[in-house]
Amino acid sequence: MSGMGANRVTAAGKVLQVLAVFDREHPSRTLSEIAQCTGLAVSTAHRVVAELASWGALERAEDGSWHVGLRLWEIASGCPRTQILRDAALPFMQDLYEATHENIQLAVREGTELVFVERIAGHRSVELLTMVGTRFPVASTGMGRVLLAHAPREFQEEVLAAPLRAWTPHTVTDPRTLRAQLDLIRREQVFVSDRQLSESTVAVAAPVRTGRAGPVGAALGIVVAARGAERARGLREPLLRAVHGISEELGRRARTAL
Amino acid sequence: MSGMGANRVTAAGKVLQVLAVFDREHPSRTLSEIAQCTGLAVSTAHRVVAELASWGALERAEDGSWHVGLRLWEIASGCPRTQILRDAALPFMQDLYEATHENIQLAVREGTELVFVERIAGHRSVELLTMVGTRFPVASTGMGRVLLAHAPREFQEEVLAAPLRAWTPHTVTDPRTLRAQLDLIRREQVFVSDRQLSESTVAVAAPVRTGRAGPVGAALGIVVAARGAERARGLREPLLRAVHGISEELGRRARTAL
DNA sequence: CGCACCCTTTCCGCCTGACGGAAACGCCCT
DNA sequence: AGGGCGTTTCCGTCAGGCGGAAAGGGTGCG
Repeated sequence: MSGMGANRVTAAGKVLQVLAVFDREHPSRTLSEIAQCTGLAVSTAHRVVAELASWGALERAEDGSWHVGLRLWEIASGCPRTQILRDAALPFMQDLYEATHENIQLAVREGTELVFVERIAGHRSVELLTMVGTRFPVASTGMGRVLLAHAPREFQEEVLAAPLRAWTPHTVTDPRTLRAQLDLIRREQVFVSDRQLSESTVAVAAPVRTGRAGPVGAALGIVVAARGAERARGLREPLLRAVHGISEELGRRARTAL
Repeated sequence: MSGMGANRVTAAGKVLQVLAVFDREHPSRTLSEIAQCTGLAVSTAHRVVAELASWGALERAEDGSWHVGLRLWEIASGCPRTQILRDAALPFMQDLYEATHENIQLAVREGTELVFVERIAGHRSVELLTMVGTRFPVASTGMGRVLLAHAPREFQEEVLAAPLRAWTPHTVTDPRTLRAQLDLIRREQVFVSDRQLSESTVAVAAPVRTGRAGPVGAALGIVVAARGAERARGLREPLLRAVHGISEELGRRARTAL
């Protein structure tokens, strides 16, 4: 029986299937887990894993389990989508952090999801469940809604049409309310999102324009403890200055790169 | 003739060959470049690239060239070697940055090379040629020498045996001098490296102990402008406090993870 | 305007090297 | 010792990858 016919998994596909089993919940896996998750035969999984390891794309822990290797991290860390953005944004994020000592987050949109690209946090910042490299539905977070508000219509409709998940009792799940929020975001630029993802946090978010054409390709956000929510108001101005700075910097780089 | 026989490139190998052509000097490549660099036939390269792209591991720019995709970045960003370290170190790096406003760098050793894992830099910090995700010979940088000093003998001998590259007129290339430096590092912990990689920078570096056994698995460094070199002295204490904090944090996490 | 060059994409027949079942190995726990 | 589980090795079969070649597309030059 083997692949059951219509599986359509090519050799390259197998490699990626194997790599894809490593995520934030499972940074480390055993061979049989990998075989199980991918549906590959153990012997096949074994060979693929061994090959990847010989390349440094996977590494083996003392206990025999596997995890993503430094070599793959190196290659992927050059990903322009994140690298260019990070580079331009970091100094501004630093300034913001220094002024606020809160979590400063940078994210991009990928389809109808949000991917966190960079985060600055210090000892005094609140603990967050969002980690760099993780995805969330755009509609679920303040930063995501900012991205959504500036995304092509088609995406907005797609997201508004789908049922929205309620993470907390305060999460906006009504499409009409959300649509109104998107309008508000387009008018005011900065958006304050109150306990949408977690009961204990409030986020302030603003759009970053990437490239000279000026499309909104990223969002910058500050996350504060919900009990200090009044802080959020005062963060609008500095946040706005930061996103302008980043957008300008990105524009300058794009121009000189031509 | 095709692969010339002794090529020994398996399917998984081809995928990695293709991915490996993307580095910091070439974040973006055309199909024919990829074929050229890997030695694959264009048609083969085309198929592999297309498959990778269908998975989101590669993405295509408007001009038709290819680059590493967000999906691959996501997977690789979970790499434990960097992720765990980053997580524990960032708050301390933030504090250091705030106290100094200089470049704060975090690196690990991979064989006889140094890989930069994280960096904090603000508007006021000096420009550096070292980027996150890039490699340097361990002997070339202050952070690298700290890692080398605490590495197994075999690596030290291997590095000392090889000819050392001089990046600036001040770069130490004499094995005897270097050996003396390694001794000094083991005694003093903090090491000041004077214009070894670039004429215009001085670095202060210290070892980070990863895991409970206490092996030195990373190094933390501060890079300042060479003209402000006297600053370096004053940075030893705060740097030392930071690496102690990070080491302790890593130890705590390793313990609770068991 | 058309030709020439280069890069990309598609097609296809040959044959290699990937596939997975099975058996051997090693480890831990009982 | 024995059983159970996860890993590693082996090997015969055959699907799917391979690359040469030709078509397609875009750009710049004569």
